[in-house]
Amino acid sequence: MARATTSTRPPGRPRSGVDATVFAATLNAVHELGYAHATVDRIAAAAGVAKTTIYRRWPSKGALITACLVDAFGPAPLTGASREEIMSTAIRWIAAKIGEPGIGAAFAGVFTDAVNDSALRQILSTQLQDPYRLALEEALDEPENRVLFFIDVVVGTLLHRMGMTGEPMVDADVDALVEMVLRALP
Amino acid sequence: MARATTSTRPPGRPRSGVDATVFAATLNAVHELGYAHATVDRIAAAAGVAKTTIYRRWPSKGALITACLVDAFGPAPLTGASREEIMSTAIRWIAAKIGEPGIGAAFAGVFTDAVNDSALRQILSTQLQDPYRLALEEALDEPENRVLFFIDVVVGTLLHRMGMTGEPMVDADVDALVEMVLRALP
DNA sequence: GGATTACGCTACTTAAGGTATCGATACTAG
DNA sequence: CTAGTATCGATACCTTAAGTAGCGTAATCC
Repeated sequence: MARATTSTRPPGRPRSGVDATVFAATLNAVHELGYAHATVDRIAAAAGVAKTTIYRRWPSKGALITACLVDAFGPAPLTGASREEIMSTAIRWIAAKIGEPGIGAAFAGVFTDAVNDSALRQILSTQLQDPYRLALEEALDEPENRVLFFIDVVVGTLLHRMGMTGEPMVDADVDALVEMVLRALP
Repeated sequence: MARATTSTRPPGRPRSGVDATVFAATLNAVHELGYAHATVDRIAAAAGVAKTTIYRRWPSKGALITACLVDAFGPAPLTGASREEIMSTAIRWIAAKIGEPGIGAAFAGVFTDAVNDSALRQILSTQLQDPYRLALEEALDEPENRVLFFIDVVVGTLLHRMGMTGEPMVDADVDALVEMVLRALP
């Protein structure tokens, strides 16, 4: 998510493309070292910025990773002629995203970090989960608890395979996941 | 899993019921404080033992939590007249287990810890995952990749709901999960 | 009673998240 | 071109927590 470029920019030193550089370094570090070993010191060094610069922009490591994910995911493609097609497209889209280097591990790590960090849970909800959940509720015309169930099944399965076990999710498994969920969609 | 009580016990100070006490204190701490804040110092204090005693018995915090889970889960009830009944019983059993206080958070936490800790991943595989996977392959007469898919779906969904989001899994959701998986079982 | 083994205690090392301070730098406004 | 402003880099520091070392002590078997 690019920082808003206000036409009337306040004075002071520039922030130019630092966000993008830090995001790239973050995903790279998480991919190579895992969530725990991807320390803020390493990320800062890899991005060529000072650690203090990172903590000036994001309040915690978890918030940095979350912003990184929001930037990487972008808007969901909830398109399709039927509910089945919308669901199928959405599942394949998120499967591809979680399969990208670092995304799965970052996702799983930030979730675990958030379990007992209410501030981080707040950021995760408002910036990552709620937008997709609400968009899905509208696109599928399903109640909240049904959409939450489907999200838990899809995201949980993908994260357990790719973010935790570390194993890849082959195409056949994605196909099986899509078919299983579609059959549960009345 | 209780320590084997060999008839010919070596001399030295007793180990009596320390394992069980530590396990209870561990699950309690994880339940109340979460995986990260459930420090070994707190667990040791709650169990009434010294921290060094814990590290004499388990090589790391992750290994302690894993042993704790192995002890808590025990053998899986893979009984039933049909493959559907076996699968249904197994899903409801693991859903109930992961819903117990501390189990879900411990499970999710140790998985995330294991992502870049090969020693811990080894312990997890041999002591927790492989036994259940192999038993399921035999009970259901399904190939390894199919069983792995079902495990990822069921455990992933439950962990994402209860171990990460922290939300409870109501009976209706468990029913939906069972029905969905059974329909995918040929 | 003696050997053995685990225990409790204290102190320590190391890694990592996060903070404080301050001089330097790069931008905008006039 | 100067002045004001806000960020940056660097260094030093604090705190928590995992894990280790050493040593005296207590409980068990023979």
